[in-house]
Amino acid sequence: MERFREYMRDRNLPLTHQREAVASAIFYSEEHLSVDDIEAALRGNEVHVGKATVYRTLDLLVRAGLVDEHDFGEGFRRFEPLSARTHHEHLICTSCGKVVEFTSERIERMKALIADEHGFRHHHHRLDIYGVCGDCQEHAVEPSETRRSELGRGSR
Amino acid sequence: MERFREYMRDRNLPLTHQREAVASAIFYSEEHLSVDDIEAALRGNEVHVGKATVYRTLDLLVRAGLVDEHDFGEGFRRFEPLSARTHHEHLICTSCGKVVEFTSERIERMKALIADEHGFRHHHHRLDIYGVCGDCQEHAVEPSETRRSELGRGSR
DNA sequence: ACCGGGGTTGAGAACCGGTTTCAAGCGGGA
DNA sequence: TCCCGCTTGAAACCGGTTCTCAACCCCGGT
Repeated sequence: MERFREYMRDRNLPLTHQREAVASAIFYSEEHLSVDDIEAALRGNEVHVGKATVYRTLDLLVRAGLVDEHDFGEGFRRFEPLSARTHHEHLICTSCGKVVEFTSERIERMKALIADEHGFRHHHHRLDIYGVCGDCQEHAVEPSETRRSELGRGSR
Repeated sequence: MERFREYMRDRNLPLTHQREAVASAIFYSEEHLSVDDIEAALRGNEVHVGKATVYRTLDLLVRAGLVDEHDFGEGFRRFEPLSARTHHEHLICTSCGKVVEFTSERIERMKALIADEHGFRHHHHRLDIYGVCGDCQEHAVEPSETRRSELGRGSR
């Protein structure tokens, strides 16, 4: 949050109430928030924030490198604070939608190596593993196909 | 292509001209095609194929396991034939959009291991590495920022 | 404090992949 | 060849995201 204020100050960008509201909504959450989630969290707040501004501020935060943007194939994006935490990957349950985060030093090293091999200057990457979590494997009736059409298609 | 006919025959699904046209457009391409690309490739063909049918046939092909679906964050999907080729990962140039494919046995093993560790029954995964390719690093004027907004946004 | 102007905001409209609808048209077994 | 059920196409629809533009606010200069 302080890093956000600093970023804005550095480039002489106005620090409006709306921007602070959106930024704090994200920074004080550990979840992967959708735009709907953010709007809901802001509702009832004394500062009203329009949808357009939420999107614009998210853009700003992503460009600032303070927020990370994800697409879990639900048809809309999710955002999470990048704070001081290191980069991590996602394990997504195709049955219940649960998202588990993990990190792997070996993967970090490997992706750098691979980028190098192909002459790429590495920038960022995304590794998402889809499967069925332990809970769903128990009380499940072969959900993989069913859920796939909900997740994959669905779209806009 | 023959695998497609076989698949349709096996489950008594009508093999229409439209379906053959869409399938061959994909199977005879080495690219990652967007729906626009496919429609363009089909234009001028004697068999006219509507947009809805292109989507429906793609769905069919994906479910059949003959075509793979990708989202490179451009705001729309791309498709590629899965033929007999093994699963592979993507290296995407954020400057010119070029996509390089690669495979890594180590990554395959690692993702299975990681899914196991978290009690997930592994299904599929996606690893995309974003960076700047060799060509773009030469005649480049720090394109990362510019291109990001072109690639990343677009969406819906 | 006050001013002024350039960046920001909000409501709604526009946009755009993608999906659904439904009447008309085919495929292919009998 | 007949017929039924699945498929097709055009257009309407959907929902997330972006654009528009007049009103508004942040903030440096005074």
